[in-house]
Amino acid sequence: MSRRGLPSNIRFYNICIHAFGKWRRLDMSLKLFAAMKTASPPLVPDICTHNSLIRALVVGARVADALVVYDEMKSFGIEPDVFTYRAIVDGCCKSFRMDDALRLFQEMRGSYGVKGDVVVYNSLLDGLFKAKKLDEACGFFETMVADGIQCSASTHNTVIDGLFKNGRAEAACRLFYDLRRKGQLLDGIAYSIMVREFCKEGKGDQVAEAVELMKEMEERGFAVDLVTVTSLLIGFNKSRRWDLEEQIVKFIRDSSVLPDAIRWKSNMMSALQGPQDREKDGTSIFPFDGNIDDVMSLVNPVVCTGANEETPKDEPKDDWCLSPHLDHLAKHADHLNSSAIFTIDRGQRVQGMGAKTFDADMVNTYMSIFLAKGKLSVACKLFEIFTTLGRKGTSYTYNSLMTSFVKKGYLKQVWAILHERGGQLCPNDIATYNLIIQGLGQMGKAEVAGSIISELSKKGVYMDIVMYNTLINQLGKAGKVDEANSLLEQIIGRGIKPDVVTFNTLININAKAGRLKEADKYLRKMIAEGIAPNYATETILVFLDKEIEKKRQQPR
DNA sequence: TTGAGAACAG
Repeated sequence: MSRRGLPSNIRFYNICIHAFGKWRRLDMSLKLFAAMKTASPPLVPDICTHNSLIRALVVGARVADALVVYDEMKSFGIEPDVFTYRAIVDGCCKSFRMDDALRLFQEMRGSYGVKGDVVVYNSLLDGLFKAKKLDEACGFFETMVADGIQCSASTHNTVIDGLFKNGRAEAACRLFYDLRRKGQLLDGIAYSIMVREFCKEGKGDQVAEAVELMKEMEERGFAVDLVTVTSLLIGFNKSRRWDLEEQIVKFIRDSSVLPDAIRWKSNMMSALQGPQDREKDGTSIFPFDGNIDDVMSLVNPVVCTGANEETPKDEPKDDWCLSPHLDHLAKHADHLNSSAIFTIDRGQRVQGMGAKTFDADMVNTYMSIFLAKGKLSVACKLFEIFTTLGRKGTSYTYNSLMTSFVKKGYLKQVWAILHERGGQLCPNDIATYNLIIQGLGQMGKAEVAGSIISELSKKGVYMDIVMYNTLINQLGKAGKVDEANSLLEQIIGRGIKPDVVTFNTLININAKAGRLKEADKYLRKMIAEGIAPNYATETILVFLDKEIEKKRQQPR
């Protein structure tokens, strides 16, 4: 085939680079970038090209590279615009680089005089809340208003969620009910957040309240979607309020949730298909009428068979090299995809397929999918929820799942990771990865988990607090309490705020190791940080008290 | 640009 059919204009390349970035094919985006050089006539990357590449790097969890490209782009005289900032600020926030994010934000307002839009502001706001910088987040919200930015529903959702997750439940509720009363800028996601909160503790009356909210959602025309239903199911499970089950089953049966559930299933299915089907992913949804093969040939050029009316081979190249760093990345494009173990985004959504019933068959499907992905605890939870929901006929039992699948499912993934064969199994979900780390711990391989994490951290892969908490716990259980303790500084050094679980874990492992002074130190530190204890803290403190008492009774 | 599902005790 020839490359003749391909449009050789910048817009075409930009759209392709953008699309491949979205599909997590950073390698393709970079190859297309490199191919612009050899196009005939050669194309000079513009602001859109750079924006698309920065976004692709961010999606591929290469935020550090994105920052370099951003700097280079400026130094070549291309002025960043609001899309640049949307991408790069979002990337920094999602990887806890809040200092970078704020610096870029100031740069945007200052030297480049770009008027940021509500998206950029929301991104920063969310980042601050997620980094547990409550005061700064509230301050930033004021800045936003002062800058004359019109709040959106997402802004409010971000604030409501952020307040809840930073221990300000009353404030969050006040905001929600206020907005509800005024009937403005409130969408289904706000309801979903409220439902989650009501279900979280598993207190019966609160869960009942959540059901009422769900009904109101429905009445107002907001979709009661799978996320909301999942929260509710978990609430039912915790509270044992299966009397409420009737209502939700009804909703599942005849509301808009069903298509969502199916979409979720097909999403998981396609995630399971494995890397060998990735090429196909590109073909089936490629948005052009043109032939995908033409694009592929552009990426992996083949010798033209037909007449050679256009031979750009001796064209003077490299005169326009606007980004040495991008060139460098493009040369190693193949390597890039496998090294990005997981990405910044959460699970990707895939379009739904035909209608099916929400029955035992589907339950089994869910189970096998989660088990195959190594999500054992999710599988167990779902199993519990669905069986209690009353659909008869799953032949699985809790215990046999535990024993038979953990080893098979888990070890396979652990093996793949250990051998750095990202291609074999590519968990691009951080929760999956956390489960692998957890599995390693159960196998008594805390050091392996530790070295994997430090390896990842060297590569600049972003890690969240859950992953650190898991590792701290494992090191503690393996008797490496000093190493565990030292992780706290590492966490803080990365701009991540330790949370209640971090401190619970630290107190617990130190107490268990007989280091009562250390345990006490962490308890004080937790209080000093203004972190509220939770139900687990209580149990741990009871243990700590007993240990202290023991020590007192047998002095020396 | 926002919401679940992963981590701490027993």
